[in-house]
Order: sequence, then C-alpha cells, then structure tokens
Amino acid sequence: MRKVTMADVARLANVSKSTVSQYLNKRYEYMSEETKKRIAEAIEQLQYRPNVIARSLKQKSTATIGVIVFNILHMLTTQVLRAIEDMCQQHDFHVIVCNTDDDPEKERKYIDMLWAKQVDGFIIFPTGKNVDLYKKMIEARLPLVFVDRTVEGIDVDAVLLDNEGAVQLAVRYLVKQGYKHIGLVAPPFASHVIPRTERIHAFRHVLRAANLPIEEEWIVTEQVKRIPERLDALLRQNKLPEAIFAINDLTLMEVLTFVKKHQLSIPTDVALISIDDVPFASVYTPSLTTIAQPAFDMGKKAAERLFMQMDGETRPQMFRLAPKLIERDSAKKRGEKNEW
Amino acid sequence: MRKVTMADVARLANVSKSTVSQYLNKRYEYMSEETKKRIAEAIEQLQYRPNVIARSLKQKSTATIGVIVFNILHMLTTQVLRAIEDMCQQHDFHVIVCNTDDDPEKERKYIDMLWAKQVDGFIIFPTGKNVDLYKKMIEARLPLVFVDRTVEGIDVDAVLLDNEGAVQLAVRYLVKQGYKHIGLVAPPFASHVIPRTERIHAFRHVLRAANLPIEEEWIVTEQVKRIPERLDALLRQNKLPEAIFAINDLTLMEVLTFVKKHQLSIPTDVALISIDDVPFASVYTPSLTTIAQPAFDMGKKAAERLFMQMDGETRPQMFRLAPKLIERDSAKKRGEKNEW
DNA sequence: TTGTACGCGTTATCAG
DNA sequence: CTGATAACGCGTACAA
Repeated sequence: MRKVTMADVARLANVSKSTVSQYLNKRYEYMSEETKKRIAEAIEQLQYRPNVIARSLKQKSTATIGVIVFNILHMLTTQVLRAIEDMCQQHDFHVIVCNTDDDPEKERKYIDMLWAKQVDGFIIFPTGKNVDLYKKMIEARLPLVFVDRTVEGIDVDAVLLDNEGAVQLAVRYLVKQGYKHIGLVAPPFASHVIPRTERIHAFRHVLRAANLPIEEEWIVTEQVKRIPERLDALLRQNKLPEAIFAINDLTLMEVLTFVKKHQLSIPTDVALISIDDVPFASVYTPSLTTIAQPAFDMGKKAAERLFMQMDGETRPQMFRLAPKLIERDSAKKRGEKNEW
Repeated sequence: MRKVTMADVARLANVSKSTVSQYLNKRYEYMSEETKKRIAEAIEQLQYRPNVIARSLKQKSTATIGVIVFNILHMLTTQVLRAIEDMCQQHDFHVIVCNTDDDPEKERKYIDMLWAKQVDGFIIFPTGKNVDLYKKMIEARLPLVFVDRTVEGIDVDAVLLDNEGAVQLAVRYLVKQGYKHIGLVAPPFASHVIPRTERIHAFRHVLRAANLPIEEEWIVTEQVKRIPERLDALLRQNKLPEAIFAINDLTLMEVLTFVKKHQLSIPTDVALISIDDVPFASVYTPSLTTIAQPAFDMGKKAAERLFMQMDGETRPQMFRLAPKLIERDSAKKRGEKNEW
C-alpha cells in the first residue's frame, strides 16, 4: 500500500507528471478535454492526494501559522484563538497551537521548532523573556504579532486591550454609583505582565484624578490562592472597602469565594466589578457587572495584521482595543434598593 | 537575505552536505573533533536552522497531528485539547487545531487538507456524517482516535465518557437525597450526538430501574434558548419537578437563568445537578453539585492511543472514562436545613 | 498541448 | 572519517 504520487497518476493517465501538475493547478487552458478526463479518472481511481509538504518545499509557504499562548484554558486565550482560527479558515490556513505556561524556555523551544517547521507567521502571547529571539524573528522578516502583551524594545505589531480605558470605565462607574472607598484585587505585580501592570498603575492614576483616597491596604496584589485570606484580614479589622475591582477573572473568583464564605451581600456589604465578562455573570446572584474584553476582535485583528504582513511589508503598529462596560447588578448604586 | 541552507553551512565549513547532515543527526562516531568544531561554528555564524519540511519529505513524518473539534470554546474541548497538547509536547509533536462547528462539510475539508499536509495522525470529535471518509482514513492506516462520540460502523479507537454511569451517579444521588420527581433538561434529541442520546436514554433507564415515575413533561429536550420558557410553563402549571438534572453545562446555564428569573430557592424549590463541573460551581450560591467529566484524562488517553497507533498496529478499542460526583449544596437532602 | 529536466533542502547509501 | 549521488514529491521553465 505505497503512497500514491503524481507519477502514479501520470502513468495511469498516460501523460507526464507536469501535465498532471498543471491539471491540479487548474492551468487547463491548453489541455484537451480528453486528457483532463483521463487524469481525473486516474486521480479518482488511485485515490490520489497531492502531498502538500512537497509543494511547500518548492513554494516556501506552508499555509500554516503558529499561535503560542500561555494557557489555552484561559477564556481570553480560547476566544482569541477561535477568532484566529476562523480567519485562517477563510484563507485556507492552519493553526498550530502551543502552550507555554508563561515559561520562557518553553516559549523559546516552540518558536525554534515552529520556525524550523517553516510556519508562515506567528501570533504570540509573549512571556517577554526572549528578547533576543523576538529580535531575530523580526530580523528574519518572519511575520509576527503580539497579543495581550508587548515587549519593550521590540518593534512589532501588537494587539492589546486598552487597559487604562478599562480601569477608567470600572472606577468611574463605581464612583458614579456613589462608591468612594474602592479596593483593587490583583495577582502579584510583575513588570513584564503588561495587562496587570497597566491596570494596577491605571487604578492609582484614575483614583488620583478623581480625587479619591488611595489606601494602600486596599490594593491587594497577592498570589491568587491567598487573596481570600487577605480579604479576610481586612474584614476582621472592619476595613473592607465599599467596592472591589477585580482586575481579571481569576481574581474575581477569589473575591467571590471570600464573599460566599462570609455570606456578604453584594453590593450592600461590598460592591463588585471586574475585567473579563465571565460566562456566569448574568446568572450569578446578583448578576455581575463586568468590563468585557473584545476577545474576538483581538483575535481577528491579530490575524488580519499577520496576513497583511505576509502580503507585504507593513509598519509595526500597536492596537489598543476598547473594553465594554456590561452593567448588571453587582455594583448598583450605593444605598439603592436592589431587585434581585 | 536568502534563507541559509545546509549547503551554505557545508561550503563555509569546507565539508560536504552529507557531513553536515551527519553532524546534525548526531552521528559523530567517526567524525573528527576538528570537523565538528568547524561545522558548529559555521552553523552559529550563519544562524542556520534546518528545514524540517525538507526532512519530512524524506522521512514521511511531520511530527504533527490534527485535532478536529466542534468548537474550541466549549470547556470540555479546551481541556481535552490542553491534555493532548501536553502529551504532544513530551514527544516533540505539534498540534493543528480545527473547529467544525459540527458542520460535516467543514469536517471533510479539514480532514482532506490535513491529510494532504501529511499529519501523522488525527484526534477527532466526529460530526458522524462523513462515514466514507472515516473509512478511507482507516483503510489508509492513518492513526485515528475519536473523542466524545463514536460513529456506528467505524471500527476505531474512541475515548468517551461513561454516560450511563454519569447519569446513574446523578440520579441515584438525587434519589438518595430523597428526591422522587426528577426532571431532565437537554438540547433536542439528535441520534448522532452520542453523549446526549446516551444520557437521555440512560435517564429513562435509571428511573425505571429505581421504580420512579417517568413523567414525559419532565423530560425537556429543547433548543437551548427556549429551555427557560419550557420551564416557565411547567412552573405556571405548578408542575415543576422536585429536582432537575441538566445534562451539560449549556443546559445548566438555562436552568439557572430560569431559577434566577423566578427567584426560586435551590434546593428547596428545586434541586439541581448537572454534568460538567463548571468553574463557578463552588462560588455559586448555593454551590452546585455536579458530575465532572475527566476531560484531561480523556485527552491524555486519546493522545496515548494515537501514539500507540503510530508506533505500530493496535486493535481498535473503546474507552469509557469514569465521571465523578462532586457533592456540593444544590441537591442536598430534601427538607434538610441548608447552611448557605 | 505535452514532455524533459532541474530545483527545493534534507537524508540514506555506499564508495573511498 | 568524509563525500558523491540518488532519492523524497511536486512545480515550472523551456523545449518539442
């Protein structure tokens, strides 16, 4: 059961390989109907499938891109990926997906391997720790788009959330609803994690601009699993802020764990808003007010830019996509009667 | 800036291509230190990266597998995928991911394209509608594993949830907690959707075995978006069952929407259990009792079987992985005081 | 309109 | 220990 090749088809159809090739590439302008039919029959009879690998070798294009993410289990990642895959589908491209778990070593290995595999481009959620490699990719003119994070000193297309805008949306909303004592909950500060850094930074910025007090105790940046106990401590001291802003879905979960444990009432005891529109936001009681990331748009944009790069030279650009406030009940006006 | 090839390295190192090739493949047994060094230097200087595509052509292996799923956005899919990717990472394999949206046409196209791309194997969540193609794949000895669903008449490795067991776990638990009037909520019946079919079927079976009444009105199989209204109707007629079994996460969401709308109290007004351990199960109030699918194990098993097939012949086998009851508060004993 | 011959970048074989 | 040379399967001038 040897693999059938073009030569086999040619032999059976009694023509040469090139004729078969022309046929496959629809260059039938000068081909007799008779020949076409014979080739078609031979292909059908032999169940011939062109070997794209061989073609790639010649044409220097694999119609495949590599997408390197931290963890496909994160909702944002999944959605971005889905959007990328949809775009690729339209261009008859395929997507190779790799998880780095935010480990620079894994990232390096994946980039090397996919590069060797001749992928036509990369969309990466960068760990930020392989600056030399990123530079080499750019030097080699490998189409490349960063998503979610950028890396200082790397001049490349990047598609990010407008984090400052997201924080503004959240904090201003809380303020408008009458909350003045606002806390933030985030994982530990890490300068290379752009969204986190920007959000925490913007938080201070926005509070200051609104003339609100910045209480350091209310800026909880902590290992995710230890967030509930940090909040516990605040509660014990009776120092819980009136409202909590969770900077992403992971931290939101911890806040909810805390809230549930103490049977606090939202938003009466503490109001709640978060970035990432979690799927259960509307069925939770009370329904959760969130700032949604335009995940699909981000994926779409990233893919678009990548295809533009593959089509020809473009200048690197940074795109900040707009977040969206989805108002529900968890941060309703202070003192206002809640209907749930 | 032409791509640098092995020939360039050979020229610079003053050896032949074959020697470079040997070097790369670590066949240095009879190679002089001197030569080794020269080659190493040339490679470094030229920043040479072997072209895996060319190698694949020769070796008939791409170290790449195709994974074809309905929709990467589903939690089960994401988790299975993550497990597959982890396994592949260990074998230095890559994963191409494709979404079919349960459309047989898309599925056919993807299989054809990936086949042409010479992937070394397939893991598929099959739509079930391309029987001829599946058969051709098997005929061609293409390593293949089905996940989540099987297809009648196709003799191939398949990794599935033990659906009957999952339903038993759910219903027996409800019964043990004192519930007798149990309803089921599911998307519309469709014979090729194995999990759904098996769960609905098993539900009747288990009820019968437990000598419980099978009330047709309580078996709600309906378009997901219309589920709440179906439940509304039951409620209006005062015919709501004591407990509801949602056969997956999607339907669970609809039940929760219904519950929230009417401000019903769980489990007092209606108890709730579902298949799929949604991420918010423990922070919801009350926390949700669920039947968890062993998604990671499923992915791992599928990948293992695929690698076994690639290693040599194996006999097709069906694997039924065990679900797990995660007891929380949404289906606590009828009449028992709840502490949330 | 079709066939010949060569190139794509690598590996395998076999001399030397 | 190293180097020619022939594949691998396909695309494409160029020749016929």
